Amino acid sequence: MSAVLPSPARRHPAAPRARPPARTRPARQRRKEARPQELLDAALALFVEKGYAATRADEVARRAGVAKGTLYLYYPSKDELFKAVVRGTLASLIAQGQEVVAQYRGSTSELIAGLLNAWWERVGSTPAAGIHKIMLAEARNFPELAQFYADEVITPAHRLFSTAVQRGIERGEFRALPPQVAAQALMAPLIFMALHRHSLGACRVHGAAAIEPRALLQTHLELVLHGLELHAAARRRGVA
Amino acid sequence: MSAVLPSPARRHPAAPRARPPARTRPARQRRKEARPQELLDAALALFVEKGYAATRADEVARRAGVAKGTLYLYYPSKDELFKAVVRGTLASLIAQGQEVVAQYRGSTSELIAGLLNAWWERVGSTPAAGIHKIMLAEARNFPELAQFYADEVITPAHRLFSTAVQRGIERGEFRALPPQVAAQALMAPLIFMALHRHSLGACRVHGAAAIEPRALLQTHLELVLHGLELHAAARRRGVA
Amino acid sequence: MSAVLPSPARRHPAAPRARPPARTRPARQRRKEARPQELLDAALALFVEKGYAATRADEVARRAGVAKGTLYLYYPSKDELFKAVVRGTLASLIAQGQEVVAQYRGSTSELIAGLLNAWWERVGSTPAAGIHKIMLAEARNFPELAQFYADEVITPAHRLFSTAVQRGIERGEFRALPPQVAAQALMAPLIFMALHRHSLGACRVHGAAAIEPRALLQTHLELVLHGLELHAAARRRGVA
Amino acid sequence: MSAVLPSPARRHPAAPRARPPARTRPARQRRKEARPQELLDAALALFVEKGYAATRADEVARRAGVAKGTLYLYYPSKDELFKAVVRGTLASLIAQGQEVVAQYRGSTSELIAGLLNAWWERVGSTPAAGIHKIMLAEARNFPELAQFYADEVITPAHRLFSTAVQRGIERGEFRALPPQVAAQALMAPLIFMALHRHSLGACRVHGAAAIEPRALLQTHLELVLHGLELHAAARRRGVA
DNA sequence: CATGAATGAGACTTCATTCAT
DNA sequence: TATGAATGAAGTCTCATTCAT
Repeated sequence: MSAVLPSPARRHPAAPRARPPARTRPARQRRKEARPQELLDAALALFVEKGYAATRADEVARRAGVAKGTLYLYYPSKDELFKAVVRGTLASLIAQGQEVVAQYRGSTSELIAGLLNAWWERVGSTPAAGIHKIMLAEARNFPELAQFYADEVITPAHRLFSTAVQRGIERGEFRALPPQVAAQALMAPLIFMALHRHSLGACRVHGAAAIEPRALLQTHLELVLHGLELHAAARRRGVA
Repeated sequence: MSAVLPSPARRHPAAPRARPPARTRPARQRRKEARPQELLDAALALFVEKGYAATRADEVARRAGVAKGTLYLYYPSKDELFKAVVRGTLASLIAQGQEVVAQYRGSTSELIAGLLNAWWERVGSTPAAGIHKIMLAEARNFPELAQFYADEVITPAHRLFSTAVQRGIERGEFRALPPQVAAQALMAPLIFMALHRHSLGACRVHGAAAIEPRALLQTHLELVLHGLELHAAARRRGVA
Repeated sequence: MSAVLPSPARRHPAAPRARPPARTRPARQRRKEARPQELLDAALALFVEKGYAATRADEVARRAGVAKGTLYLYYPSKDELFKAVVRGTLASLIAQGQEVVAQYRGSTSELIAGLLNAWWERVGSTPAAGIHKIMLAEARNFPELAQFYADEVITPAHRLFSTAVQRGIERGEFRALPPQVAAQALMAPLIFMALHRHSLGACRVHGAAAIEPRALLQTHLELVLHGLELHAAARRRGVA
Repeated sequence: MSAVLPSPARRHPAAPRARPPARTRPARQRRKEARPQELLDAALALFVEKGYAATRADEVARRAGVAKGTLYLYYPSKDELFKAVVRGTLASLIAQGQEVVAQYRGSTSELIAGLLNAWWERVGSTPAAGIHKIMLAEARNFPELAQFYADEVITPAHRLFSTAVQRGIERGEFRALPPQVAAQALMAPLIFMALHRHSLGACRVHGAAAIEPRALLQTHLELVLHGLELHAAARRRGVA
């Protein structure tokens, strides 16, 4: 049961209702195991496209090829559906990233370049990135959703990148910048770019400056790694 | 800090509402000419807080101290109201920035540092930044608004920063990175930070990593200017 | 704001909605002062006829000659509407009864006969009596409504009749029966009768034994006053 | 106390569910013949607690330990289920009462005291009484159910008590009050009390005047038998 | 016999916009 | 100008009943 929105008023012990007409129905497909993922896919696509509030439950259902009521068989409310989407995309990826950092053996610049590239492959360039747009947009209207997102995504992701920067400093590869802040600086342009792909970039607004993701990613890496590294390291990499 | 743009005159030197009632004219008439701006202020605050779709017309009216119908006397619909808000905040600031770039005489690193600082003072740290959050969030649901925003804000702002980077390259201060892309890299963390102030940062979500704006701004400047500048320039600035 | 049902999920900051077509509407009647009572009348009639849960908000509105939304201009939720109905009927009548008991000067048998007759005139034989049916029926499904009803109706009404019996005992007119229990015995058949008028009695069920209210009331009074009074009093009244 | 009707055999001497699993037959088959009664028990409990409309089919099924579809194998619809519950409880008890009256040999006051006590034992204090609450509440929404209830319960029960009063008058024990009306007066407080046990009494509403059943029953008997009897009879009973 | 996934009408409530005053 | 009562489409969630397995 969700804590995000107050449970919707247990609306009513049922007004007397005429029995629904027993007409012929389309054959029901039995796909119990596939349904939850089909619904999550539909929900992800629509949440990303329209946002949380503007996504209608029965549109999610229809896109997954079921009736409105069926959605509620699997997810008891819209906000639980949203949480399931978040868990199935961002939250699980972050956990993987943490493993990578813990076990990495090479240089920290490579680790960070690898993480950012992987992030772009697996998040930034996929619909998953749209989730962040949603939270940015609607956090204030849905405070409990915001808390959920902070706990399951923001905080762990931030920890992930701080840890990587910290490693660079400890190993004498990076200048001693505050790792928390540097982590933000590392992620910001990527997230920013991902955000745009799912909003203004997705509208074919006439004449808006298009962002070319790979180009920005490379430029960004060049800038910030150059900025982070000690000169010796920079020289070794041959960047400058 | 912000020497680049002149500090703007406060639009409302004193809150008109606080004035003692004057006998000669009823308060309603005295405020008649202030109405449009009062409505825009109320609308800006609410749009930023709740987003476009979730802001209710009569809440805007109430906050401005008028009845719902009155709002419609000044702005014929919710989206015209929104456009008026955008014109009165972002669009006019961008025009000022363009003047500054055109007339600047110092080093490009200083120009850029000045622009970014000014942007933070006048946009990033004010409600105006929230407008960008709105567009990010709702562009796809309101294509006409998105087009308007692209034309009046995104495109000119992008041109502004590209021009500045271009200037640095042409004057031999910066390495020859693609100016369009570098412009994005310059702005991204600031915008990113501003976005957060109006969404997750505004909810007091327990435990979410707080972003300290000035720190990020400094770290960012240090990183990217260090990255942009030719070595000679870097050495001259004494950054690393 | 009501405490009976959890506020209905602040359902949603509004999905983007096409502006409603500006077609010609029927002339709006301006009857602000009359509206609340018109709505209460419609609500009372429907609640009594169908019960609380089965009464649909837009049926109340339609019966009062307004659109669904208008109802919510006056009463913020279905349960507040119900409470307003209760306050406007039962609760105010009970207060009147308390005055009568406090100021009565004649014999207690007469007082009680008067109260029961008045109750029948003002409650039992009017739609107000149907409210009790509703609570009986739906108390367990709407616990906070039940609490409201207990506080505003049941408890004061019970106190009213207990006080009257107590008076009879103190003045030596009645035998010393427990006044709380006797009060129940006094009211029960009347309420019972009133209940039936609004349920089985209202359906024209073929062949069900009809209850003739006045006859039952007289028989009841004869029985219970005869039973309550001391013999001397009974002889004086000449009942036996 | 209840010498009039024989105490009924408990329908379920032991809860079948508690039995240890038998190897020879799967539990499902062993319970097959018990299913209808288990469903009726579950339905009675839920109908009484929530009312007819508010009771959900799959809650009945779940409480009986079967799946939703199974319920429909035994009872083709919700209203047939309800009728089966009524037949299994009230209707059969009334038939027994009619036998008792026909064969009784003692005084009518004793017969009536016995009937009322028995009614309280077997109906008023059991869930069966809740059925009456349901009909009171929902008769108008379900006319077909109301007609069924009138035919199978109301009319026969009313005839039962009228016959008893009539007997008292014919035997010179009672004053010549109209028997139909007196019958109502006899039953009303008991039914009233039973109703409350299943509605407001079942909610633990703070401060509502509690009804103590035995006390009301005794007071009621004292009052109405005193009121019904001729003086000679009253004196003989030594009541007052 | 038994299951339980699926259906979809219908409940309550919100809010952009209109228009009589 | 200014008001605010009125409208009604649209959103989320429930549940009696069916039917493929």
